[in-house]
Parts: sequence; C-alpha cells; structure tokens
Amino acid sequence: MRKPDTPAKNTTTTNNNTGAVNKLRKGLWSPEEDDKLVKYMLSNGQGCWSDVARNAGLQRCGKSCRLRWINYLRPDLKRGAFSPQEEELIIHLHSVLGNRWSQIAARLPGRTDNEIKNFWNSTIKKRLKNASPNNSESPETKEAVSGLATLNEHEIMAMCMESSTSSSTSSVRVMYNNASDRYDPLPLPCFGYGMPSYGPGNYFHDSVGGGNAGVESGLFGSHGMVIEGGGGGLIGEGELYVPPLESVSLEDNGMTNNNNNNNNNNGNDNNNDMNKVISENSVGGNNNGNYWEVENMRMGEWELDDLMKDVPPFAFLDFQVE
DNA sequence: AAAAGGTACAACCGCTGGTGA
DNA sequence: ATCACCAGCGGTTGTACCTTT
Repeated sequence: MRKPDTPAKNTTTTNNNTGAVNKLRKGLWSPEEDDKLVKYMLSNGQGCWSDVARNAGLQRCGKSCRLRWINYLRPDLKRGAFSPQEEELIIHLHSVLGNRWSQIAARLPGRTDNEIKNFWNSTIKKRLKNASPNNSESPETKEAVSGLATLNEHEIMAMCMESSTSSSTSSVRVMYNNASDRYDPLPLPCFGYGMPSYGPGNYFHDSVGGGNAGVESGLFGSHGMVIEGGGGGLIGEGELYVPPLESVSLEDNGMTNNNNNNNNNNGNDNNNDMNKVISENSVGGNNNGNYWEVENMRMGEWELDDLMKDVPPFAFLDFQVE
C-alpha cells in the first residue's frame, strides 16, 4: 500500500510536539503516528477525536485519527482475507441492506465498513459482473443484482433457504431457540451479552483450536465479539457467532476505560469478561432482560422494525463448512 | 527484464444527523 | 430557532503492489 509520507512532505510544522501546528498532516500514517495513537487510545480511551489528536501529539485532524483507529488500529480487528462464510454473509446482507456498509460491518465482527466496502467494490462486484447471464439465476447474483429490498419477507426467506443449501463449500444457517422461530433475513439480534445460552460458565472456543474464542482477534471486552466454534460445545464447528449491532460500542465494552488490552489470553479471563459484560448489559430490551432493542432504522422503503418484528431474539449464524 | 494494466485498500472528502449552547 | 461542533457514514481517490504481456 501507500508508504507513509515523510514528515517533511506533508507538514509545515516542526516535528517536536511543542512546536506550533501550522498544518495538519495528511496521507499515510507512519508507524510512529500509529504508535502514538494506539498508546493514547489504550491509556486514555476514546474521547473527543479532536482532543485525541491534540493530546496524543499528532498533527492530524480528529477525523483522520478516528478513521485510522477504527479501520486499522483497533485491537479487535480481524485482519486477513474474508472467509467464504463472511463473503456469503456480505452478499446476503448487502442484498438486504444495500450499501449500508456500517450496518453490514456491524454484523461481521472484526471487520470494518471500509474493509467490506472495498471488498465489495473490488471483488464481489466484479465477480458478480463477470458471472455469465446463465448464472444470473443463482441466488447470489439474483440478490446482488436485483436487491432483496423489492422482495417480501417470504421471498427473502426462500432465497436464503436456497442459498443455505446450495453452496458448494459452505452455508449460512440461522439457528433459533424455538422451532417456531422463522428465518431471519437479518441475523441481527443474536446478542451474546445476555444470551441465555451464553451465560456465565459457558465456554467459547476457537475455530482453529489454537486458543480461546475471541482471543485471536482480541474481541472480548472490546468492540464486538466473535465466537467461532471448534467442534463440540454450544457453538458447533465452524459456526460463527455474530454479535449484536448497536448494542456493542466502544464505550459499552470498556474501550474507553482501558479494559481492552488484548490480554484476555485464557478461557477464565474470557469468562470473567463475559460475566462482567453480561452483568453490565443485562438490562436488555424486553421484560425479561434477555432481549435487546433493535434500532429503529429505515431500509429503503420499508421499516426495519417491520422486517424485524417477528425475528427471534437469539438466533446465531451457523457456518457449516462441508 | 521492463512496461502496461489491473487490483487492493488506506485515506480523504463531503454530507448528514445529533447535541448542546 | 439558529448556529457550531462533532461523530459517523458512504463515495471516491490515490497509489503500492501484483499480474500479464
């Protein structure tokens, strides 16, 4: 990617932090700047971004700091290529949500809206475009080309059911607590915090088996939480727990008070964190404390509320790799 | 080996909405 | 009611890297 500009190139300031700042830096971030921002964020938490920029000794605007943190430096980011499961989920979510990248990103733990947007524009879009006309009947193409916003709930359901059974390499399966629960076109309200199935003492384990769930991406106690199953336990092998949407915030999860240190390297710590988070967030959105409120947002011509009104509260995605 | 074209993605820009004075 | 400030979002751009010719 771009290499960081040399300090002399993009700034008219002196390089010491006490000098008067005449012009804000632009362009790529240097490792030194990254270091400053990370250290500041981990020790002070997120405040007003313009204050962050100033107090961290960065000749950057707050906006730039925010973007850098959110899209690149945040400890809970999952780096690397998108998995087929994530790809499938993105295609599906895009068909439902359109270009609402932040909403899509909220359902893909560890991924940023920018990352998903880039991935969509560079990879998926191209792939769909290159799909032959004969393939246009495939669920993915159909979803992406026509968009599901024009379909009713049953059509969406049928399409997604088809998608979940037709994939050659993987599938997205939505699981519910109750057999009567219907398909959720938006696998949103599968909130780990307060989810009965994931209460204190439950163990979350890593999909690869090389650690504890959440540790790999530093997710516990930070922005979002991914729990990938490694076989056995509550989450099956290859299953991916998708965290809640707006219920997860930096503030809610201690990002602002230094609790996000990526140091939860064992299951006990994770569980302790979970207990803490659950207890702090167990106010929930309904009368028994297990549900979470879903934001009242519009999606095109229809209200998300309408779409979500029958959505069961405890669904989680189950990626089955065949 | 070098040039050209393509790709991926970090970062910027402009806009919108929320909030407080 | 208005204004200013800020956070957040989506679109777009710029460029390092990769692939092809």
